[in-house]
Amino acid sequence: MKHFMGNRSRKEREAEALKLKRRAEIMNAAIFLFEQRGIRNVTISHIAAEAELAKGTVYLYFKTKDDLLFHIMIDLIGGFDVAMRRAEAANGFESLKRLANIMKQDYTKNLTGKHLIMLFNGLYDTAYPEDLPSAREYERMIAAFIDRLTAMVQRGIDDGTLRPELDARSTACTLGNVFGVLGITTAVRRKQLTTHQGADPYPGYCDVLDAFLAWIQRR
Amino acid sequence: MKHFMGNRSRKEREAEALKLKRRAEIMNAAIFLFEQRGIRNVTISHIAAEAELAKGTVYLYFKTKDDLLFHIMIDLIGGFDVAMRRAEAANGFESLKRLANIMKQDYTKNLTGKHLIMLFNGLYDTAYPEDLPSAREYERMIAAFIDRLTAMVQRGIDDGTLRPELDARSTACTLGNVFGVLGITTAVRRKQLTTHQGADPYPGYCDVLDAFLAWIQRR
DNA sequence: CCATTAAAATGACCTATGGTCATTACAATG
DNA sequence: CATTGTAATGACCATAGGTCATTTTAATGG
Repeated sequence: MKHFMGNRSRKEREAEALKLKRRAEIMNAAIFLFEQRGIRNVTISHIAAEAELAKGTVYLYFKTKDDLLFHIMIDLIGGFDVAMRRAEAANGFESLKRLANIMKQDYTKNLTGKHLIMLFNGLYDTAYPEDLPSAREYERMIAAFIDRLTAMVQRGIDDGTLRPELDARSTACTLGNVFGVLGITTAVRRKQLTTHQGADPYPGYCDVLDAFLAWIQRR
Repeated sequence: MKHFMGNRSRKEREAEALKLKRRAEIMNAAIFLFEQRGIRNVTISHIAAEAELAKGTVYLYFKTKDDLLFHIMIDLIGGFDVAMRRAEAANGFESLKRLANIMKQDYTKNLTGKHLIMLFNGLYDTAYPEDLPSAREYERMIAAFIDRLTAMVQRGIDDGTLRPELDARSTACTLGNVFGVLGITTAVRRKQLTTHQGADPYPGYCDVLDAFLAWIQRR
């Protein structure tokens, strides 16, 4: 087995595993509290208490509160990549359609945690903090997501299932916005408002997706 | 003149006018700084200094920093109402189309201040603060905006310019999302990214609007 | 011109929270 | 059992939101 684990000793490996476990515990505590009370109302001390650690310990694993947030976001964005791989189909348009369906399911079922992206986004008005590696990493992942989407759209243009005059990149950006921002806000609103009202006053997310897909499909 | 001003004396009126002027000065100072440095990085002391007042004075005019934010937002949302009145046209679909055009212009030209709505939105994850009248007022205005949009859609359904099977309210909500959230994020992204890159990597907002309008139009 | 008074403005002060770091607890090893 | 390196701690600091007793200002009346 040893050779699979690189050239580190058992002790080193166990130590590393424990570290990762602590990290995960802190992140889970944070997610739990953020969803329960809202990011603004959760302090590092709360998170530490929830994870049964001292405040200082949290700072051993995350540089700052922002750093913790960004790492949570990075994990969530990772789910987008998985979705894109699952969506690959016979042609460009079909792939996009499948991706849209996966996203829909994600937003309605597995909302837990995902809507944080939106909220989080709002915390950074003009720019993400400089000198924070996790922030750079997050930006890279967003860019990579858009790149993959662009490739998917380009494929559709090339294979004739999407309108030929489309600009692949701008179309992908729009799709990304619809998936990310609009989808999440809709889901959040729905979650908020259906709790203290009978109806579902903020549906409509799916409509936009359908509309946009129909719009870019070759006629 | 006196009878136009209600039954208050000249002194009372002047005092009131001065108060409103101070309020406006504080709000303008805040908007200026928020856009320059981002909401998170601006303190009440900064705002007070910018308005050439002491910190405590700001709190004479606004309960809390949140209160100040909400009042700024209320003013901005007010612009939506004006747009809707200007948009009224021969039929439902044409009204929506005109509204869309007005919004587009607003976002590209008069972006200053407007993109704060989005950022602001993100600050409040689960719910707006309780016991803050301006927060309630803001919610009311959002609801009123959606109501007006709903009426506009309903009109289109009734006069046969929109698809009859549409649900007026959910369609209006979607439009509201596209106008508000998606439009602003797109504009912000564009503003951010075009500064340090040649191209416009985040266009596409107009596409979504066009797509959705085409989608709901009666064929 | 000064005394009075009501309102506006002030900034020292309080509290809470993000973040630091010297110290302690712990677990493995020889 | 002593040593040692690492994880964990919580007292401590700096800063920002928010309060309030005090001061400043300006209008009024004698």
